[in-house]
Amino acid sequence: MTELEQYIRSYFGIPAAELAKIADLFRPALLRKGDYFIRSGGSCDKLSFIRSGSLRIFVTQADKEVTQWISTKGYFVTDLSALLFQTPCRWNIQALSDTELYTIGSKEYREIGTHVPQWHELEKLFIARCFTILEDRIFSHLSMTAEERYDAFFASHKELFNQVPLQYLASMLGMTPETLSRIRKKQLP
Amino acid sequence: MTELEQYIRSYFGIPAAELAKIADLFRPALLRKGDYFIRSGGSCDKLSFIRSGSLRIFVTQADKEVTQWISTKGYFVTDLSALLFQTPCRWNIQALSDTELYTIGSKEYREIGTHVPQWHELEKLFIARCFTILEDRIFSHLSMTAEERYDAFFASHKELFNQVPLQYLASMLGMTPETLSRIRKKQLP
DNA sequence: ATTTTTTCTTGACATATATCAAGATCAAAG
DNA sequence: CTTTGATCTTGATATATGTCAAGAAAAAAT
Repeated sequence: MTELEQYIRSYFGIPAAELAKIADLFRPALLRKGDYFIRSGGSCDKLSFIRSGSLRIFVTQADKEVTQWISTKGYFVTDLSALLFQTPCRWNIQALSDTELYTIGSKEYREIGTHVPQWHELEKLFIARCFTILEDRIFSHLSMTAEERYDAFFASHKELFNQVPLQYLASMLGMTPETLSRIRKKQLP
Repeated sequence: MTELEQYIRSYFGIPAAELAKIADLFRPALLRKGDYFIRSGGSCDKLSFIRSGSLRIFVTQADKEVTQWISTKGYFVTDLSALLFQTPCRWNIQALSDTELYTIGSKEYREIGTHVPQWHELEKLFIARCFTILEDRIFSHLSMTAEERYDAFFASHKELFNQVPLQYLASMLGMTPETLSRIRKKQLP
């Protein structure tokens, strides 16, 4: 079983027989550091799986950029609403480092449902799980201090902190780089 | 067409023929002010549509309560992850006023897919739309001040402000009741 | 290796928002 | 209507976090 098939199975719980059918629709692709996967306002006609590297999802606002999320190995990446509803992209997505992807175009993506009958249901469950993660994230902003958000995120994503510029992690945690730097200093032994 | 059917159609874009099948699975129910729809840690074996009234979704934490959302007329209400994955409820949901619901049990809910072939796909799209709303909400915490969050929310949910205690709205906007009160005072003509 | 650019840290200071406490309003219950 | 409890407002004060600026460190380019 390929790496991609294993990930798809782990996320969607698809029987082996149908796994291959889906995985075959994906094609390898490469993004160089700094390349854009999609641009805000443009269209999003693809869904990709990250084999290696990292992508930053962000919005440019007035003068400053706000990082919404950082995706790495093992994540799927797309602009969900743009892909499903064929609306303009709401985010920029840019490679923070050279990144290997497996990509499926929106046309083939729409055909998955015809190849694999349970697809829509499995995908529904997948999106619902992502929904739950966002609920938790909102909750973290309603009830935690900057330091608590950092602690919680660091506990589950330690690896990101020596892979990605801290300023972007600060932004996606809802604090300034200076505040993140002070929190980390305070926590040194 | 009943009120419920109209709402289902507007959310899911379901053809009239199948609308009735789905709507028939819902039963009227009533919650009195203060009654719990579900309790954190319990099970969630239902999905309801709010015909009138209002429900508060919240978590009790250490000493304080955090309001995650307030649902009113026209919303569906459930604990999505508890319903789909049969896990314990993550939230409390309590009636803020007498509330009329149309309710479907989890057993009948799971059968919708067999009655209506496109159901899972339509529900996927519905959940994806909710996902997008949560993305925006996270964004509001990453990039806006308390006052800006208030302005944005007030612009789209004015009616809530004379229906629901302000302390709960403050909590779901991520600020204290005092801060909300001061923001509102400042904005008086 | 050296230079240049980007990122990170640190301090001084500013500001938004929280906390605490008291009184004022409003709504529910008798 | 009157009373009781909940909710909202307001002021004084505390605190977390932001802003600005400069230098240090790290990474990228030459």
